[in-house]
Amino acid sequence: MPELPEVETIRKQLHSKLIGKQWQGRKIVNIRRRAKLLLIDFSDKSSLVFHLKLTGQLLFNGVPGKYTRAVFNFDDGSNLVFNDARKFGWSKHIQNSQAIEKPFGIDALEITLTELKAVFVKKKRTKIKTVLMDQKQLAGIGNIYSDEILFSAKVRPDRLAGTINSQETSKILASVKAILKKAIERRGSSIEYYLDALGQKGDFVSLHRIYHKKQCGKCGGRVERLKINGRTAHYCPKCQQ
DNA sequence: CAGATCACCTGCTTGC
DNA sequence: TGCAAGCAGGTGATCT
Repeated sequence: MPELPEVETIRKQLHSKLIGKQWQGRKIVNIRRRAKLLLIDFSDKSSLVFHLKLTGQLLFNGVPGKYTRAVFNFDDGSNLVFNDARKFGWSKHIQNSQAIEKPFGIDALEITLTELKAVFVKKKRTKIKTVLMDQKQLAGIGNIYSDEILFSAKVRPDRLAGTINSQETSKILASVKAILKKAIERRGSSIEYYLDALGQKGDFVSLHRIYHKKQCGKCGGRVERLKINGRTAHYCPKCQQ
């Protein structure tokens, strides 16, 4: 599930709830996101790190259930429940988060036009959807948002990055920022499992225009599917070139 | 080396 | 209805 907007939503909510609480004698001083990782930083410089993969949930004051993998209890009686139906997600407590944060590229919300152009040059022989989802190049975008971004920018997902011209690169960059920001405002996309840290579904699915759609959100034409890098890409052959 | 494919695990949907 | 196959928000290992 969670891509950048979902993890960012959880980060913001946990930031407002957890700062100052104690866990195993350590005080929580910050809640951060790096790519799709969520990091809880403690006063002793250690960090509790989560990756929610496809079906992970992090619930503040949640009630443990069938899919609960871990419960973190705080000094004041509150908790954080980690659920994950498919068990792909993980959490670990580490002494220094530097190494775990290192492999990722520039955050998709922060990347500049110059930096995005450089990524497309470096990965010119790779399909554009794969490049957008490559966490080492730019961090945070997954299958849902890459489809929505490329639809908004009117670019077919199977184009090679090297064929994307300057004007299209600018449109892709604008779409990255606009769609991710809008999705954060709507607290992410709840397809099946995703819930925010307060147990609420995200609203952004109602604004999806191509992902998991049968009809194009612009022209009403039939949405086509392709397998790209093992993932299902959705696109409109009329609106995307 | 880079890009494509498989494997991880479980549950829901689809089609015979 | 029953059951097998297909599909799912991610990513690291293994192939070609």
